Amino acid sequence: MQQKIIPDIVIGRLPLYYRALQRMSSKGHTVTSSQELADTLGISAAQIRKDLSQFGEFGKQGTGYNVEYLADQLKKILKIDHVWDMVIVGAGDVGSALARYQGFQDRSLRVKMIFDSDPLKIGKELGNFIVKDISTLIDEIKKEGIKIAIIAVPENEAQEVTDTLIKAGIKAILNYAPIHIAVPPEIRLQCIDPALHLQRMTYYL
Amino acid sequence: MQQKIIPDIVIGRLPLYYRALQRMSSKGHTVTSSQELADTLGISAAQIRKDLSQFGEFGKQGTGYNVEYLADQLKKILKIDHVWDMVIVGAGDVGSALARYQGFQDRSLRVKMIFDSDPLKIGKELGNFIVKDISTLIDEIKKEGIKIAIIAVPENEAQEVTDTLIKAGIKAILNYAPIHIAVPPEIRLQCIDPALHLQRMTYYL
DNA sequence: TAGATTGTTAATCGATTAACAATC
DNA sequence: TAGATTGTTAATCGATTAACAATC
Repeated sequence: MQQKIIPDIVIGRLPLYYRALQRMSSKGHTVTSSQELADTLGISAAQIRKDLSQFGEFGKQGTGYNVEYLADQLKKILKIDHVWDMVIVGAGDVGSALARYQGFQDRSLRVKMIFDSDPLKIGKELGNFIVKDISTLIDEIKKEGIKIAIIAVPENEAQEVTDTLIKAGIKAILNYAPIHIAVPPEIRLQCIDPALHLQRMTYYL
Repeated sequence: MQQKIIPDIVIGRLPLYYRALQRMSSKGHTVTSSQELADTLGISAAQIRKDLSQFGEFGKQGTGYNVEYLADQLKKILKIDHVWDMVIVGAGDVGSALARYQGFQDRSLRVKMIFDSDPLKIGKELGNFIVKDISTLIDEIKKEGIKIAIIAVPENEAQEVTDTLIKAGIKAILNYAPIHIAVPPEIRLQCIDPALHLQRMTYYL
């Protein structure tokens, strides 16, 4: 049985929908519509309905969507109906901010360990963690079976760290180093580089 | 004279090209080709040539592109041939990490001031800055004529801060609060939400 | 010159939107 | 029932790719 391939651009919008639904839920809203979601997200209602319809029928004509139900379905689709443990590599400013970040709670994500190569940082307390020696990275990740990593090391170390993470069994990487890193096709990769976002806007100023 | 409208998706790739060229330049490479750029960026060579051709002819047949020259042209196109001052709003972990971030140097971006509303934070040192009172935000931004802001406040304050920034004359916003904020169409907006990127990858795990 | 690579066109591919029957 | 809103189809729109003449 051939599974339908969903465009990645659709997958990329689902977390956006989920975030909006979580917010509606926390405000006590019980039902919504593609139009209301469209208004709060700046996406067209038709697109939202089309995206959702790739996965099933979650709404009722005339009524719209039940917020809790749709959020629950999206959780299952995105596989965030359970918590994912993550490791952070790099305990500099960015890694430290991420280790203490409150925004992963309630979103099925949890930092489990943080690593650095700097002897001055190893063993130090950081948020609820003790910074671990990067030389133990492969063993620790394998032991816990962790699949997601966040890279927050200087750009000249990013590729080497990436290769090590993949050896350890990491399947998804969020890269904060401002450099393009190469990964095999089966590894998921997302990048965050604030300067890139900012330079995209200066064009219009 | 009607100026050609360049698709935003093309503008979004230019900083990527610029980043790669800066890196080549720092490694001492003097010439490159659309194919080499394609290989280092994971974008097709045809697309890179097409994107660049929207703005002029920067290469030579048979030879490729002069790294310095192309980087220079991109700087002008993106308007990053001069440094842009920015303000950060929110001196929590994220704002602090951004205030100390070294990655803005050499990329024509500079943090100029950081604001918070918490009396415990106002007046404190943070990197090279003294955290300013958010109530002075409009005056300070207007005085300096700053156009770019980074929002790093809790999600329940993000929209209010946004509205204030726009009143102060801010034209481009990078939002770290995990919420969709509304802005008028003439204001540029980019958002960074690590959980969104991570939830986009769990689908595939 | 021969080989390489650009800039550009036309073809392809994919994503978005508009519209509406179905139905709650 | 009447009004509202879904799920889906077909049409439109836009982006990517392949290919090649031009030319360094």
